[in-house]
Amino acid sequence: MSDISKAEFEVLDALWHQHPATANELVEQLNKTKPWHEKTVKTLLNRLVKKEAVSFEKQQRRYLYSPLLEREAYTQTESQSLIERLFSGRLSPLVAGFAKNKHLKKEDINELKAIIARWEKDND
Amino acid sequence: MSDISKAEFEVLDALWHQHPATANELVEQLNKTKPWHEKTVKTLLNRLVKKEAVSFEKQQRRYLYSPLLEREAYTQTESQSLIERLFSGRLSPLVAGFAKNKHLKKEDINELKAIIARWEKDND
DNA sequence: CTTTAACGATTACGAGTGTAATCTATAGCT
DNA sequence: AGCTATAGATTACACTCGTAATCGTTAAAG
Repeated sequence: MSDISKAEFEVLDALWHQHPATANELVEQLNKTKPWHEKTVKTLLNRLVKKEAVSFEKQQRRYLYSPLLEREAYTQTESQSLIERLFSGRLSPLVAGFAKNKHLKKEDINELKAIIARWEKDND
Repeated sequence: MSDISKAEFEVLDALWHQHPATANELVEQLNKTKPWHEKTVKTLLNRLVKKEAVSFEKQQRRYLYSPLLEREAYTQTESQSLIERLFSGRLSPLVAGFAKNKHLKKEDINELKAIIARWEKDND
């Protein structure tokens, strides 16, 4: 259950890209795109630890942080719950919305076809 | 910009299903699935009005509420922003996640095929 | 060894949220 | 006309979140 806030997610995302990592490495990484104060990032890390989404290991005085929650598990639950709330659990209305608003490119279509092909090979 | 909270969304959703509606009609509707106190629903309605997601019209002493925000616009922005955050804006990883976790049924596949077919007729 | 700089821990604080209770005005009953 | 039930408005209150500043401790520097 994702009680991971938006800001916390960004930190977690940085960790998914690079781990284990020290707080400062993460700050540096995050500061490439977000103007977050070091203290802010550390607060978020702490909250993630309390929420058991991140673990740490003492390295002398520094901590080395690692994600406990897997990215794929997280994205899966999040997408699932959005689709549940907005489309009663059906995937196609979401895709249809994208198609309608011109957010689908040929590349996306090809990828969807590939997913379908694979699904048909595996199942059925 | 969806500063519509989760609870507020439920009320809005009830309004999308039935509008215009009085507060009490909405309470009754919502109470079929959620144990929300009348006062709670009214608070949420008020907040939605302040956020300009819902309008109302005085009918003697009662108000008749209506959605200002369209469901499709809302779902579109929400899905878009989730896909932005989680998958850098690409749709297919989300679909792939569903396929992987067995959340895709033959029906979904057929609907996706239909969407693709339509897209190909329209574009390209 | 003592001072300092840099960790993580603790505390801060206003805005938003979930969940209502109380206040105020009035439509309707008597 | 006066009282009461009820609608919306206002207020409440604890918790989360974004965004840090301060505190206490210890490794490093002098």
